[in-house]
Amino acid sequence: MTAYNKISRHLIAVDCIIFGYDIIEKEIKLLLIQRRFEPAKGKWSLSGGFVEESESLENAAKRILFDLTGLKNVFLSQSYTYGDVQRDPGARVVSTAYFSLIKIKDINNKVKKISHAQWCPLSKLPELIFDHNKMVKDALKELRNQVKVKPVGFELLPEKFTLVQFQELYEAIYQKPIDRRNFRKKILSMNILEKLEEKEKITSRRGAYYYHFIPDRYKTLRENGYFFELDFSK
Amino acid sequence: MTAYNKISRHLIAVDCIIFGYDIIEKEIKLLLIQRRFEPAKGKWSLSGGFVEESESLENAAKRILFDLTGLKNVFLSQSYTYGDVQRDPGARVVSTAYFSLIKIKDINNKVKKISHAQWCPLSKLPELIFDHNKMVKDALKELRNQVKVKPVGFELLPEKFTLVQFQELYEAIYQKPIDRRNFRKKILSMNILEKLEEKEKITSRRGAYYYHFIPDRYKTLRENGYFFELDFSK
DNA sequence: CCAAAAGTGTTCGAATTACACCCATGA
DNA sequence: TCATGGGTGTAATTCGAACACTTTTGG
Repeated sequence: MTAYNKISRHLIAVDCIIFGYDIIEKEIKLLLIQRRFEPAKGKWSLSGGFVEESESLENAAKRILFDLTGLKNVFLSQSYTYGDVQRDPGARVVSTAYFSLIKIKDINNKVKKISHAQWCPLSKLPELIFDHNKMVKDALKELRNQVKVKPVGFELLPEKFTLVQFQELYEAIYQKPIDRRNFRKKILSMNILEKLEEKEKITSRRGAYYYHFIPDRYKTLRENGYFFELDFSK
Repeated sequence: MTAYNKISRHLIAVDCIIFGYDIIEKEIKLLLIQRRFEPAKGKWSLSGGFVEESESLENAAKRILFDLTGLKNVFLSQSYTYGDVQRDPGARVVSTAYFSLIKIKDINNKVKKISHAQWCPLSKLPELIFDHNKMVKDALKELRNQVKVKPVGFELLPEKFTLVQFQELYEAIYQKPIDRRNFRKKILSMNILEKLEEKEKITSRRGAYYYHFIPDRYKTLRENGYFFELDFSK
């Protein structure tokens, strides 16, 4: 037997900040749910759940994500663990937040069928329960950081997309306009994109070429990061 | 009553990665302890402990740090939460790691009296229990990231220090040589340092001027960050 | 006077930014 | 033919990297 007796045990939750990108409305959206139990029943919140005895934190996050969206193998990244005693008025719950990136289209039909779930634009976030607004804020900061270092766009865009759409995604993430020529120059110089024959002809008469990610190159960059360190190296 | 019944409860630990800088040996060191209980009794580990019913994660970390070092108000930053089921062979324990920066001198005498605690150079880390080596690795990465954005040196250096010493700290953190002129140019341009009249005359005949942090300026930069974003801003 | 460490500027190349006009097409 | 959005290049600037000699002083 171990020395781990008589020690406080705690409820551990995992909350998922689920980001999606709406390519039409050019907005980052968050998948929210309406709580079906007390405390705070009826209020909007992140999708979360308790960690079970024999599952890792990460698996708990995957389970919660799967239960809501039916998706597996989605991008998932731990952001922060919230441990204030009073953060959940119902009980002392420590919660680890994970953020994930998914393509809205992948689950649009499913979400529409779930009456208590809804995509909500970042700009119109309602008040969420507990410290969930803070979680979103922190995760967004984290997302912005990761975007700088990893070619994260892949997770949020459809299979093929135009450079204009790609740029709009970045503008949505940073909430800032970006110079078109500079953006293209930079992105194309990374050699992660391949131009396709096909054009997107919905938004303009002229049409814009579709691109897609080059999987190999994309994976390499994902793993190694693609901006180089800014430090005093020699 | 809430709906929080019948849900698994878990042991939650906090582990502290305590970094110190040895200005003489020019090395980052880690404060390690030798475990006094099973499992893994006698092996080296980070300083950790269980989170109690009515303390926040952060307060748990502060408590653990205080018990070991007697210090309060030290730099403390959450790094990551480790939640694999098997990470601690004794029991299922979820552990949140915090890293802290302290001046070795502040607690040198105290540490010497604690037989089971020891400063260990990063370069000579022994095998630690459980996933503690990974925790150190992650925390070091985090430290390197933070150093880029925050003037963290203050926490690790004595009240007054020379520019050479300041540079040596950065070299120790990055494990890379840095060009002296470029380093000075950059650091001085931040206006966080004030040159003192006094010189350090131990390591050279000529002597090197002491500097110290300008508290106001330092605080501002700590809070706002001092490298500006590298992004597609306009 | 000399060994040893402190201190100091300039040049070069790369990367980022700013900026404006032509192109293709369907209606 | 024209309105709409797509596509393209260049010049100016900034920033980081490389680099070597002079100064000080105790022994």
